[in-house]
Amino acid sequence: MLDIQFIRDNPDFVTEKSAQKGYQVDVRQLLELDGERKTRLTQIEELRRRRNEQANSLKASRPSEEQIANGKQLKEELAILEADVTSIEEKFYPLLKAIPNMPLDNVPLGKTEDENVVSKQMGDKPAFNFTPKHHHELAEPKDLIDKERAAKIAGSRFAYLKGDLVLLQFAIIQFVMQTLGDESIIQMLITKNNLSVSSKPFRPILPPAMLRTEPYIASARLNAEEVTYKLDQDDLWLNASAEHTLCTMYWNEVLPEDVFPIRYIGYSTSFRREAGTYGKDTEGIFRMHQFDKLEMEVFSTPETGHDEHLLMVAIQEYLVQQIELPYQLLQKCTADIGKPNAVGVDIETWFPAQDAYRETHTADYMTDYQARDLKIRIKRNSGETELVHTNDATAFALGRIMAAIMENYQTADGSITIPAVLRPYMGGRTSL
RNA sequence: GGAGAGGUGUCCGAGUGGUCGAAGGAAACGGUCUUGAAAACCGUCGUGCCGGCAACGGUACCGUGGGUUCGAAUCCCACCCUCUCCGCCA
Repeated sequence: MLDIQFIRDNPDFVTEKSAQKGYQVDVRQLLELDGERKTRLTQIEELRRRRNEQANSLKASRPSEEQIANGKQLKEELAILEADVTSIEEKFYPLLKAIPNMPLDNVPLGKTEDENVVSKQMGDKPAFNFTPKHHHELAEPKDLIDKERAAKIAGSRFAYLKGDLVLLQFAIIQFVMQTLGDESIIQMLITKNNLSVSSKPFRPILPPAMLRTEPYIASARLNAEEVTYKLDQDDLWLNASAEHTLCTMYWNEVLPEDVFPIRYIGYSTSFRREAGTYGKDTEGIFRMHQFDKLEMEVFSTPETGHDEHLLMVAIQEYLVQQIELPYQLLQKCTADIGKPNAVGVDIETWFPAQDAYRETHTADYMTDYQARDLKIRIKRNSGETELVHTNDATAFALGRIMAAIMENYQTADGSITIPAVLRPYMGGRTSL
């Protein structure tokens, strides 16, 4: 959530920036409730002071009848005021939490995702002297994907991935772990992009795939039950991305300054109900209820947070370039970046059969918005504590990137060339 | 699933209902000593909120939420979590 003090100091700014993101927030009412709450709390603290004063003066001696009566009186007055505060807070906190993070100044203004700005296009689209097939058409004759049997067992938007496609997935995982674990590559990207951040490599991590309601809400990443799977029996949700169990990892912790930046490359299966997407992307493995994803998560000091974001975008581009897929970089507009985001950047990869760039990557920079509710703080060497900044970014969503590889690397005979960087992880083979 | 133990500050750990924001230790930070470092010694050392330019003052926080009491880390109730043993199972 946003800092209430910041909202008090900049009510118009908060209203305006929220509106830019499509959030109509009632800052006036929030501040009114804030004022009432503060007034009551001041009164409560005064009564408590008097209560404590009497209790401390008594020490081990017996209280007099008068003191007991006085204490009871204070208790009654307190009860009334405390009930007031409770009912105020029932309205206050939902309003506060409804306020999104403020977009940074360089985020393009926009009312819908159509106003996202393409800032860069890279790579040559493959030229085919035949009509390129969709990835599911390529996978079918090779028996790489079986959705019919999966539907029988689990329903629509599930698949059995088979054979070479499985080997390809593991090759990509190996390639990413190798790349992000290589300090010289991180350093090269830092130098190339003129960033002021550590060259510390990313540490591989396998997080839990489920999490409890309380940390999930605190992460500001829990979407409604329509889109996230809930296991009622156990107060657990299935994560919709590894980032959900990674960003919550240091929940309620204070960490020494020296450990930053904390960089993870996580691998997890992700689950999404995909409500409201009926009929969209029904073919192949582009949009599934279950897919595997490699996700970067970084906790940093505030002063390096934005450069960490830029580093992650650079890494994303580097990975896609290494696989040699054409892509474009999208600066997401105010309406399209997530609620906790200060900035959001997407990579859209070229899908020749769809004749379109489609989203394969996202990079999110949350400043301290996520950390405030998660209570993840830095203990500075000077002794001060402050909130960390969080970043997350896709390394590869495996289903989608394999779909992109299949379509871009297809040949006239229906075989699929394996991208050069992945061949060492596939026994040197050159095609599927 | 059955039985038991426990959740206290950055960490470990003590805590008879009143003098407890909380002993003691470690870590960290500052200093003395030293050619330098270590050791030793001295000092500082939780977080949020409210007020204040500040010094500081007030208040809350001992898993969470209720309750008892003039007064709760300490007593009662419910819940959550962790650990150990047994059972089951990768």
